[in-house]
Order: sequence, then C-alpha cells, then structure tokens
Amino acid sequence: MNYWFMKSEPDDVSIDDLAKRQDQTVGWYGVRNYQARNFMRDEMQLGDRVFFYHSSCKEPGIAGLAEVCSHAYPDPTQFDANSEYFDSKSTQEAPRWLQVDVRFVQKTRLLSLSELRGYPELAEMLLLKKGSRLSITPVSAIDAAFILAKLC
DNA sequence: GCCAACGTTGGC
DNA sequence: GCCAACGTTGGC
Repeated sequence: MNYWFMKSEPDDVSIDDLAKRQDQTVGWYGVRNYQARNFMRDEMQLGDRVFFYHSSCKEPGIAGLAEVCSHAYPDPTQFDANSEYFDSKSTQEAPRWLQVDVRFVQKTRLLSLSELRGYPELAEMLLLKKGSRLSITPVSAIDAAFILAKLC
C-alpha cells in the first residue's frame, strides 16, 4: 500500500464536501500535469491511503484522510467544452488526462503546512521541497507513519 | 495581489 | 533539440 498527498482547493472540494458526497466519493478531476497523471496511472493502487490536503486557502494543510477506490480512468472534464479543464487536444480515443476515485475515510484536525515544515523529520518530503507544486506526491511509509501519529 | 519556481509551448 | 517566452501554482 502506498501513501499520497492529494491537494484540493477547499473552495472547490473540501474534506467536508467529500464527506457529504454520495458514497463519500469524488472523482479526482482536473489534474493537468503529466507527472501527477502518471502517478495515478502507474503507481496508485486500490486502497492506497491519501492525505487530503487543502491548498490555496487561508490555512493550507492536511485536513483528513481518504483512500483510492478506483483505477485510473479518463477525466470527463477534458471533453467538456464548458469546463475550465477542457482540453481541445484530447480525444475519446486517446484521452490525455486521467483521474481516480477517492473515498472519504475521516476528517482530522488541520495539520497545517507550517506545522509540517516545523518537523525536521519531514524535511525531505516532496511536498515540502522548495518550489514543489505537484498536486499529487508520494509519501514514504516512514513519513506517513510520522504524520499519522501527529494527527491523533 | 505579489512573485518565485516550475511546466509547457513553439520558433528556430 | 534548444531555450526564451509565457502560463500556472500556491504560499505569503
């Protein structure tokens, strides 16, 4: 089993929104970065654990836990001309962009970005690297265990 | 709103 | 294939 950070803007989909959704599940639409897409396509497995991270908001940080509950499949928003995620170069035959479904596990206290940065044990995490903008990043088992302990 | 850092595009 | 210009991300 792998662990991941997945960033979401809470104005778009927050951990509370996820908990309220039908089946408490959301398709992780809108990824438009090849590296992040490839993580979903090549490395994510059913049951992988997700740290649900709120970004681009007043208090960025970990807001809850979720799990991967589908394999990668085409992101429907790439075909929707009315969507901000529309990609005119993508076709049904050869879709560029993929998503996975993510299911709510639990809400946690907000473990803020500044708190995460305060732990030297986590300094090597991809998420905390200078200039890191990837919306999906892997987390080592050791770092995941450390974070889970801090969340409780 | 600013801006550093990064990714993508496209001319050559 | 290089790389300058441009667009985006996301914390502050």
